[in-house]
Amino acid sequence: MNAEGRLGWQAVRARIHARVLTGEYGPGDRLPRDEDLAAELGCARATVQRAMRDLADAGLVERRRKGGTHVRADPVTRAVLEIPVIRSEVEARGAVHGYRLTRREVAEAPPAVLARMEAAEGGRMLRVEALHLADGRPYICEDRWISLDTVPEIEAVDLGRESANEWLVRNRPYSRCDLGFHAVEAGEGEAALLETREGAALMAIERTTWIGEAPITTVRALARPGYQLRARI
Amino acid sequence: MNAEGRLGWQAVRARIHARVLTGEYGPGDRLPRDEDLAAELGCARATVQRAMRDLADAGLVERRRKGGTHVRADPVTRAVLEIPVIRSEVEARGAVHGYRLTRREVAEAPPAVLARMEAAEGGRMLRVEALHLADGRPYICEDRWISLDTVPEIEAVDLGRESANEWLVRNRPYSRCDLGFHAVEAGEGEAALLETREGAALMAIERTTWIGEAPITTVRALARPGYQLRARI
DNA sequence: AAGTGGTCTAGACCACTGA
DNA sequence: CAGTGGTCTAGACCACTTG
Repeated sequence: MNAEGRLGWQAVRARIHARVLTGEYGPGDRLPRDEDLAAELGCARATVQRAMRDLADAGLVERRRKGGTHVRADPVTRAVLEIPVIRSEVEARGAVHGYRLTRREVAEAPPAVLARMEAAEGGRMLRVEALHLADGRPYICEDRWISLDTVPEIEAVDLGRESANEWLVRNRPYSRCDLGFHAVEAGEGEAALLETREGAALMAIERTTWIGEAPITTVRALARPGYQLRARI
Repeated sequence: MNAEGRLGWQAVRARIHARVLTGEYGPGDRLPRDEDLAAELGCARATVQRAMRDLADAGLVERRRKGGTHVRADPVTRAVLEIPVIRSEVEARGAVHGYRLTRREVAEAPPAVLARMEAAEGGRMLRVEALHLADGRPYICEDRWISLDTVPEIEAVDLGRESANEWLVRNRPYSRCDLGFHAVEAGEGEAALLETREGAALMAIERTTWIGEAPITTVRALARPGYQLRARI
């Protein structure tokens, strides 16, 4: 609350949350209407609304018009994952970021890449492989395909100086992004690039972006052993 | 917008977003005050505020009192990961969920576990190992430590019937949760449990929860090969 | 058809923080 | 200390969805 006894939306959220925690409302139970809660707690309905939206975002309750607000029977953990540009990630660790372009060619995309882009037919694509370094040691290597139909300008960019990652983020915002994370074993080439041994377990991060329906880029990044994604709630 | 030309907050968000995309406001630039935007767009300030909060949540802009709203110089991708209870995850794939308790003992927590819990000294802990199955095949195995100081009741629960995962979610809500994801190679025991070969790359998910300052549980789950985490924006 | 959440408004005051 | 975002209110209307 603020000054005296007036409840802010966070306080309201805490009250409602507490009622769920103590079992006053159990999984599946219906909570009172916003208006009733507002009257009971002595605040405006909009304040209850704000609190409820937060709880719904967090996955604790479900809200439906006319249906009312119910405690989720099946709780989920919702975590916000922040995926920065690699340069920032490296620098945030206090390391010096390095970057090496290891391949650049205009090529035909294989079916797997087209599938990731949800594209039926592949136009011209730019394929880029690059290695990111932290304090001179391999950090992440990426294998990227960029649609030259969607982003023709990139053919003229010097990707040896600025990574495709950063150029795209700065110049080609996306409207949709698909992310996938899984574990893979390092192949021969990847092991060499990352200076690890073949068969080492690596975190693979796949990201595909679109602007409208048009695919921009799809990238498969492999992080050095020991790499962790973290989130906190 | 709704009926005629009145803008809802999503429309306002789209307008502002578009201005950033077209470069009208570049990285680091300051946007007009909410009030000015409201006047310009013909809506209430609260509507602009709603739109702006969304853009800030998405990582596109940064807002500070008195400082104003600025386009983030260093864009991040923010993805919401949903981590359901394993049973739900399996059932959502249309498979039958199975569960086997493979170990249960009261033990002393090793330093690594205490560190994850941010606990200086370890009280009594319950250690539980379990295997989750999807259609009878190994899906995820977990190695869990539960603080009996924080959750004494669990010593009386039959964890052969209900997984600790579910019991805790249902009975012991947390106030804080740390998540970590990384890739590891399967050890001998893990390979046997998951019916894969030693050295296979597995996704490891670590989760630790607290209620207030008191640690509840920490778990390290290993998913079978091929497991993917997905998110979409 | 009616109930409930979602959104909008106009105005007010508060809280933070940069100049 | 003044400017800007954050929140609260009271009331209105809308949109969805369930009985």
